[in-house]
Amino acid sequence: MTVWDRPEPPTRPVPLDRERIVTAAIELADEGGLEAVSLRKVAARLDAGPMRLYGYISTKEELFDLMVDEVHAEMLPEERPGDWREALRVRAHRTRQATLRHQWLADLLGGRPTLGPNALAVTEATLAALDGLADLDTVMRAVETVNAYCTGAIRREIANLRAERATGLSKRDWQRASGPHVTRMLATGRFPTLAKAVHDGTEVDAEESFATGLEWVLDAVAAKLTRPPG
Amino acid sequence: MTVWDRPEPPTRPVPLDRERIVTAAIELADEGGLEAVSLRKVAARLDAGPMRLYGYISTKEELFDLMVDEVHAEMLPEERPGDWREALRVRAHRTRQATLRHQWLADLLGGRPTLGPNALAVTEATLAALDGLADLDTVMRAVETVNAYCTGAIRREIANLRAERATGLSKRDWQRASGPHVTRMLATGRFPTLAKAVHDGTEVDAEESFATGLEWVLDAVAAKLTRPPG
DNA sequence: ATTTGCCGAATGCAGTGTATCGCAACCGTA
DNA sequence: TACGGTTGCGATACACTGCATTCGGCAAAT
Repeated sequence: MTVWDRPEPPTRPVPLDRERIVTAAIELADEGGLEAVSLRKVAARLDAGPMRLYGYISTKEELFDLMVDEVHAEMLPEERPGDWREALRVRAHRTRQATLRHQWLADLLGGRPTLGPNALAVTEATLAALDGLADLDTVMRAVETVNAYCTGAIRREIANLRAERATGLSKRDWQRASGPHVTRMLATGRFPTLAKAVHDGTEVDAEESFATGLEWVLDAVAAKLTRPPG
Repeated sequence: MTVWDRPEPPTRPVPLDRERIVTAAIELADEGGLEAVSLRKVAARLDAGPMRLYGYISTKEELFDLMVDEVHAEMLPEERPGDWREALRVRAHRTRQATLRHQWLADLLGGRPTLGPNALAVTEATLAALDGLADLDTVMRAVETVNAYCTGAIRREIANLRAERATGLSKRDWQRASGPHVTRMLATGRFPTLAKAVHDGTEVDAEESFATGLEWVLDAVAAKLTRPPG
C-alpha cells in the first residue's frame, strides 16, 4: 500500500471568515439584486454547506447588516473636507454613488439602525465636521435631516431607474406615452395640475436633481447653524 | 325525494374583489408586518384557495402596490389648506401618521413609483397647492425634496422604533448602557465626536424631530419659491 | 338533454431560512 | 501509541414561500 494507492486526504474545508462571506454576498447582490442573495447560494460560492454560515452569522438579517456596513467603507471621505458644507455634500454624493454601484443598498437604506464600524466612522466624520458650530441638538438635527433627504432621494432615484429599466423607456416617455394606466388616469381630468406637469415638464438629470435638492437642504442647515443656538 | 333529503346546494364561493383582498392583506400586515403577508394567508382569510388571487393580481409585488395605494387614501387632506406651506406640512404629517398606523409601509416607502389613483390624488393635491408659485421645475424640485425628506425621516423613525421594541430600551439607554457593541466601539476612542454626542445628547421626541427637520426643509423651499424663477 | 367552456381548487415544483443531529477529524492526555 | 472529549461541519428535515399547471365540476349555451 504505497502513497500512490491511497487517495489524497480529504481537502480540509476552506477556512471562512465574515469578510469572505460578506464579499460573496455582495457579489451576488450586485449581480442579481437582494433577492438573489440566499444563504445557500452564498455558501455555495464559498464551497461550503449552508449551515456553515451560522457559525459567523445567526440570521440572514445580520448578513444584510454586514453588507451594508461593508459598503459604508466606500463612503468614507479620503481627505479632510474644507468646511462643514463640503463635508455633508461629499458624504451625500458618496452615499449616492455607492448606492448606484450597489443598487440593492437602496432597499436597505434607512431600514435599520446602522451600527457597524464603518457606518460609525462615517457618522463620526460627519459629526466632526459640524462639531462646535452649534449646540449639539442643532448639529444632530442637521445631520439627521441631510441623511433623511439622502435616503429618500436615493431610494426614489433607484426606484425610477428600475422602472425605466423594466419598461425600457425613459421616465417621461414612460409615464407620458406608454404607461397606459397613467395616461388614462391623467385623461380623466381628475388630476389637472399633475397632467400639466407631466405634459410641460422637462426631463431632468437625476444627479442634478439630487444635487439641487441637497443644496436646498444645506442652505436650510446653514441658516440654522449661523443663527445663535436656541 | 323531499327537500330534506337533498343536501344544501354547495355554497358558491364568496365573490372576491381587489378591495377585499387588499383589506385582508393590510390587516395581516398591520398585525404581523410585511413578512406576515403571504398569498396563502391572505387567501385563507377570505376562505379561498391561494390561486384564486391570481385572477385579481398577477404577482405579489402588485399586491404590495395596491396596499400602498390603499393607505394613501388616508393621507388625503380633508380640507383645502391655507397656503402651500400648510399643504406640504399637512401632507408630510399625514404620511407620517399613516405610516405609524401601518408600520410596514416604511418598508415600501420610496421603493417603487406610486402610480395608484390615491397616490396620484395626493400628488395632485400637493402640486395644486404650489401651482403658479414658481416655474414648473422649481415646483417639482420642491415637492420631490420634501417627499425625499419624508420617506427618509419616516424610515429612520420606524427603524429606531423597531430597534427599541426589540431591545425593550429607549434609544438613548440602548446605545448608551446596553448595546455592548456600541459601548465598546465608543470606548475605543476612534469616535470621539460621536461618543461625546451620545453622552451629552438629550433624548428628543420623534415627532418633534420630524417636525423640526421638516420646517427646515420648508424654509429652504420658501427661499426658492419667493425668488424669481431661474 | 347534451355539450361546451370556464373558473376555482388541488397538486406540484423549486426554492427559502433555520433547527436538529450524527459523524468525523482534531487535540490533550494517559 | 491509544484513547476519550470537544468541536464544528454536513446532511437531513421541516415548515413555508410564490407560482405553474392540471384537473374536476358547475353554469350557461345549444
